[in-house]
Amino acid sequence: MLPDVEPPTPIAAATMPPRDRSVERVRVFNRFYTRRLDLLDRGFLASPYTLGEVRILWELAHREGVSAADLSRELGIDPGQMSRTLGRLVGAGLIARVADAGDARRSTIALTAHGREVLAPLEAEQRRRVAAGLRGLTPEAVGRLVAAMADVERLLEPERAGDLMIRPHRPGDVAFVVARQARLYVDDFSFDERFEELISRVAADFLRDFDPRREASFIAEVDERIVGAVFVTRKDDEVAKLRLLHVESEMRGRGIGTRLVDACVRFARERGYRTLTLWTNDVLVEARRLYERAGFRLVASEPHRMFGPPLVGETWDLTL
Amino acid sequence: MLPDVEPPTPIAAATMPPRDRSVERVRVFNRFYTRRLDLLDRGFLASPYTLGEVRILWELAHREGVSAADLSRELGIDPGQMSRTLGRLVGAGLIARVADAGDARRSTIALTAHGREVLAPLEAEQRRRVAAGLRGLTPEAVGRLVAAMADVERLLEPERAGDLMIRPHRPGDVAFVVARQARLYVDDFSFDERFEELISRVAADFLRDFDPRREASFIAEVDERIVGAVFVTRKDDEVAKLRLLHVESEMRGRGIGTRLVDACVRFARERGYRTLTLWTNDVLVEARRLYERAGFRLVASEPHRMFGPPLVGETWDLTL
DNA sequence: TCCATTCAATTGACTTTATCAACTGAATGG
DNA sequence: CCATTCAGTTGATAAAGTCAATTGAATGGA
Repeated sequence: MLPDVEPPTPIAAATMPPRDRSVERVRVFNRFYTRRLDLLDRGFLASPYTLGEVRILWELAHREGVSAADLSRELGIDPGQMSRTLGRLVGAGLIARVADAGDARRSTIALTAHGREVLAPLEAEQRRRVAAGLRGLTPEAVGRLVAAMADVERLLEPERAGDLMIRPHRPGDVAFVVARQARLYVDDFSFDERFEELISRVAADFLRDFDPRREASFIAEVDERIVGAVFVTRKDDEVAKLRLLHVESEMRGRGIGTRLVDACVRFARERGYRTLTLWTNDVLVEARRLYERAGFRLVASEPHRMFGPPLVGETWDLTL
Repeated sequence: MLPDVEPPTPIAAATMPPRDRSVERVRVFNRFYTRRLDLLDRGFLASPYTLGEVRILWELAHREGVSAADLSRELGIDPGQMSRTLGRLVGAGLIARVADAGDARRSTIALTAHGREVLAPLEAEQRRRVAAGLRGLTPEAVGRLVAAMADVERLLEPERAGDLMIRPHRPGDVAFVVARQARLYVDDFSFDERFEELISRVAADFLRDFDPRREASFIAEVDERIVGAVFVTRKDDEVAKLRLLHVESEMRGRGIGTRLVDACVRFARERGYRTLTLWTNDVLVEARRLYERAGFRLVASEPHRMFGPPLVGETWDLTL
């Protein structure tokens, strides 16, 4: 009998609309990462505990006051399954159930000292395996990997983002911020290369003339990833200029812009400036709202086509 | 009985050495992505086929000449397990075994037409789920997500990278390249902000003065991610200058640099220049090798400290 | 040419996981 | 106060995971 078989279909990425192509790329990544995770998880094979058990132990090691229902919800495990697995773990003396004070149905699960002892070497082995996977990479590449992973996390679940840090710029940061701004305004507002040129030059001048006593940079960082920035430059003894404010789109609406603008205002006031001024464009509505709320007043506006599409340039001032 | 329980340990990221901190960040990402993949895989719940079966079907749909052993190796499934699962799938008429011509032990597995029919709606459902996950993102954010995923893949497994494309720059690309160069030279060679300033200004001037008849940009792209670049600018009618060559570290040693330099040489020759010149520094040994192999000759060198650490600036010329 | 070795594929035995449904006893909210 | 919801358990059954053993076919030197 000659079996009735079919030839495989290649993924014809090039001919798809961009959205579909992205979906396909994400699926490729998912399969790729499924296998990597699979390899890592096999690290637990050496131990007498199963992956499911270890996942529960890990969860308990890093959280407090967890119930069986919490675990099954969060690890995506069937409650019945969970009940049996927990039973086994209790039997082995790795975990203990504590009756909930307020709710007689619930009981809180926690690791015992023995459970912690069992988990420690498993975690160490996991860490060794992850570290081995990073072995071939330069520190720079490891940094990029971590940054790329942080991007994936933040883009898929903005609420997972860690705490915001605001710090001065370090070498390389200014160029990074310029690149992000260029990308943002090109993609969202179709600004052309004249905008890219302008901010590249602003950056070069800032780097050349930077005077830390009279000027400042504020880089907003989340999980070691730059998510926004702003600069204050000296125009003259009386007037400081706020420049290059931006916040990554997925991090907007969490007060980062406000904190950056506030930092500028505080700095300008502290250093004895009388006015803080800035130039922006009407299409940047979110930024305008920030300025307005910080007390800036629109003092001039003129239509222009400096960057391709018709815009209205606006000067905003804040008297300090 | 008062159970002997232990309080959880927070991940004290801040106090760790950077390498360990990176390992910890990777582990956090792994757990995060494990859950996401888990959610996606539940998409197959509606069908009468199990995840293992679908994974096999998917693999068969996109590859040719696969044996049972190949599948169990690549999907990380026990050969015994695989044998039984394949048996079930053959029984259901989704796949067929074809005896291998050369090796009587082996048999090649392939999808039947029916198998393809069964898989199609499952794949469509998967795509719908992935697309739903991207729904909340702007196109710009989707682009960043895909780019970040491509970074993760390329950094972890450079050999997975797709085909190289070389194209002219588009708005935003020059600023991006400047940012990558600044980061690279700051991290690897401790260049200071004067380097960042210099290349920002070079970029601004390039964008302002760009003359497509006499000048060119070559952006190397893999999987829609910029992995290298180089520019050719006009110095005078006789002399063209090669500028800002760089290749991302994880993509080196695959001929990308050579192809970029070749593109420059070809362009300069085509446009009637007599000489192609460039300025670089002794520490950039990989780049120097590229220039040498392309026929450039070192014509001048002078020590300097323009960017912080002591360097030897070098001028290389190629007579066209 | 032969034979120990390796390899593809299967089978057996057994444990654990996955999934669905049913059930108990305890909160909860009109 | 009572229908409803919820935490947790138990039962049944199919599938997955794991380890060991087996068959028959290649393979690579001695």
